[in-house]
Amino acid sequence: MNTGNATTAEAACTDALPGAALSGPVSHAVSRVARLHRIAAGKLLKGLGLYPGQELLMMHLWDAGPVRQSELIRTLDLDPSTVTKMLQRLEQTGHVRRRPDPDDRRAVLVEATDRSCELHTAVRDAWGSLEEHTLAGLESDERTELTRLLAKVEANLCQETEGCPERG
Amino acid sequence: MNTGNATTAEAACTDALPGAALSGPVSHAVSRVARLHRIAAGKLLKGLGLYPGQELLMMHLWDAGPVRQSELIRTLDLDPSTVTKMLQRLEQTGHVRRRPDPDDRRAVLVEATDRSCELHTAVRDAWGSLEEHTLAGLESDERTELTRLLAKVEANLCQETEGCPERG
DNA sequence: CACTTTACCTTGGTCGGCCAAGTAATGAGC
DNA sequence: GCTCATTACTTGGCCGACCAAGGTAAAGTG
Repeated sequence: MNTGNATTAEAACTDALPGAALSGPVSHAVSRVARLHRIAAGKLLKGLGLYPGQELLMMHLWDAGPVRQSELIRTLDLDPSTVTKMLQRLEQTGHVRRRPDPDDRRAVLVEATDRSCELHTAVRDAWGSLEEHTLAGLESDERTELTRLLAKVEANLCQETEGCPERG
Repeated sequence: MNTGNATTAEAACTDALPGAALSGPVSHAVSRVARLHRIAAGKLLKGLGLYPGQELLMMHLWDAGPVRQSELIRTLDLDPSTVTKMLQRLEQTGHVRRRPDPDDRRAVLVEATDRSCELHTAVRDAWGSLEEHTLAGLESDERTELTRLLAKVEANLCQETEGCPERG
């Protein structure tokens, strides 16, 4: 549509703003912010030898110690196959060790390697710096409000999506 | 959890909340919300034969008519290779047509096929419904505030990331 | 006009992420 | 004990998204 001719008033209007931003401004913003945020995380993690997404897994491992893969899946709320593949890569890069659970021969126990633990504080710092970068210029009450609103949105999207952890 | 020993006070603390949520609550929320949002979009788009991400490209095509691939790249603010591959798939599924730009033999002109235009309103509706689902239970002023805060965050992340379109 | 730089796009590889389908072990009901 | 459903994880396939590197054509420069 609008195949070149700008006879309609709409044309001039939709010129500046993509149509998606009109149908769903927040949806549009969410995807853009998420992408930029991921890129920013990637840059910070690059020097640490991690890819965005992996740091969340590792952080849980550092905090919780050896856990079953199923718990990782529940906590990170990811598809089982996603976690499997992430762990295969993390194992190959030496960040993670896996061994069979003696109590349940189906299950796999996962733990962070000693070597990876050296990254612990660096990753935490990276996330802190990312958070600061993300929220730069926002007042304290704005940050609180944003957190609150995002939580509400998350709850909305959890609805019916089913499969997200119920948290008190 | 906590490898058995719960000698530190922290241990009890980090039990309920993942460490990532503590180092960066908003960062954590952003990635979670984005993922859930994408899944929700995927479900709505599935019946339309589109994958999440493709709808943004198509919406721009429907609004703007035939455009150069480079303009799509700029507008969507994606990596060129990403757009190339998306277009190859969209072409194969018959949503898009590509032809060389007569004015510039390097460039490629992209346009939505007639068949795809039938999806136009359906996609728009899907996005509207997604937006409503996302923002359910939020008052009008809360929505405004969320939009404003997300825009601020986006601007922050654009900073230094460089490569995002400068919009007035 | 030749030469260099820049712009446009493609290819190949890697990751996170999903779904669908499959294997294997546990647990519940009979 | 035997069947059957559930749980735990893996494999393969696909998509969005990135980067790095390459090829071709246009524009800038001498």
